[in-house]
Amino acid sequence: MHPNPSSCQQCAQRFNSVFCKAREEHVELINDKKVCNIYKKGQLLFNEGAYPFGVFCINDGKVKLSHQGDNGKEQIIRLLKSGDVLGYRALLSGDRYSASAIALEDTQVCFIPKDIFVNVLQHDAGMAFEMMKVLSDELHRSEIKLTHLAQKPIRERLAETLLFIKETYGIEADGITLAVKLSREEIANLVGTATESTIRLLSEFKKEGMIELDGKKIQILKPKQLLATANLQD
Amino acid sequence: MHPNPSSCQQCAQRFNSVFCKAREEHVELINDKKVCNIYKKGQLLFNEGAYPFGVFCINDGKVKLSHQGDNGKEQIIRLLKSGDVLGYRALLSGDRYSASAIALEDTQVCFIPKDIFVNVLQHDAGMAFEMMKVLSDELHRSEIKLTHLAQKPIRERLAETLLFIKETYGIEADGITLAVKLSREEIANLVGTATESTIRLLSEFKKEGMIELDGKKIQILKPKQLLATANLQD
DNA sequence: TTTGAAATATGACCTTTGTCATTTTTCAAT
DNA sequence: ATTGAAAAATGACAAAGGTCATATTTCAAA
Repeated sequence: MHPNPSSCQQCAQRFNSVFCKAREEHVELINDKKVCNIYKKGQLLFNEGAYPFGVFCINDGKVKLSHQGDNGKEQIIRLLKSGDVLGYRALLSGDRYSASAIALEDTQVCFIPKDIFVNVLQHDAGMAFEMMKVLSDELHRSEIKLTHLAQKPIRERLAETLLFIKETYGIEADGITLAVKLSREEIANLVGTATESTIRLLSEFKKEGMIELDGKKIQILKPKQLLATANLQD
Repeated sequence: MHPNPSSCQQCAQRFNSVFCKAREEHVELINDKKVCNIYKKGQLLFNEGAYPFGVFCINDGKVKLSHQGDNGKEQIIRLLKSGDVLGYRALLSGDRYSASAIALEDTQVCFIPKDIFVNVLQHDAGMAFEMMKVLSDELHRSEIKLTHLAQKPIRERLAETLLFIKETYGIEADGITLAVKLSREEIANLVGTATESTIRLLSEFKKEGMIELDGKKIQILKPKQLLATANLQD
């Protein structure tokens, strides 16, 4: 992986990102000012409490965004993938970061300085609309998750989370293995439960034949049954 | 309360709303096309699953926004007050409403048709930015609430909710009574717990001298102690 | 290959919270 | 004022899920 990937104009993620509707001249402007970097697995992109100086655009890799709960317990609030932008929430609110971003694997990231990003947003209605759509979609996801957290048992939420991981990061070539390695603790912090409960339920799912476990590898054997277990209405 | 209040240009909420940065000509445009209405307490502004045809701007009153959980249990996800706009999430995502809006008291609401609202957003960068700020702030609030729901006991969440209600709707002339009437069930659906648990804990809070209860009237006697009970870090 | 720390797994137990049943209160309609 | 239904309050109990202790396994560094 090279720290300086292709230009934004040629970027494979361009039409898969919030910049999909941005005008050519603005993409060029961003390309001129962007700074690319590789973050190793476990490395911090930014830390809760810091001031945002721009946004991060994931070119290739995976990142988790998490809050530090009061007792120090991590709550993972988003999973980011190639084409996703992060850091915009704090920037647009005029806040400090309320969450930390950590690479889940070696990840290539481009940094776009605040003034450039804001400037383009101000002069490109298409991109501004796309930004609003991203924000609205995130808000939607967050509110649904909030409701499920308040109302659904852990078993259902874990099943839902496994399907969410599958939807977000996809499946490996074998057609069944989740294309990301997460610890049991991370899965628990995504579900919003204790690590032991997650381990226990994963074992149950395995006993019931819905999944297969092999270290951090998780295989989805019966997606239909998992979906039924998640008990989703919408 | 008259169904047709002052013009948008003269509206008391104008600089207290997402339109605060909108240009004069755009406010005029909105004023020309808006349709105002009074919703009685308990009346539906819009229903989960319906298509949005515009946004609602609260001129005077209080509205709750809630999801219907799978088991039919309500989860209140936002409380709206004068100057707040609602219905934008679905509209900007291009979705149907994912939540229902219900008046908590007799409420004066102006409806702004979709094409006007979108048109102004497209031609008014100031307002578009303000819209992004509103979305970002909501996203922030939602993600914090999500973390607390996953990690904090009900006692702390109830204390936090009472303070949130106070912050949102304020206090009556006596300086201590919450300026909104919510049923125990509604408070429970805001906290994300069973009605009985909420009733029990409110009684505890009363016994401990933090609040006073008189029907639906709730008085905050010791805000400091309530804040300590909420155990907030941020 | 060994080895030791970290991650995973499992059991026992206890706390929190939800559910159900019942009583009491409130409040609006008559 | 009366009354009846809805809301609030309270108790008893059950279930879900968290915590703690203790194996067992994994996996990377030596």
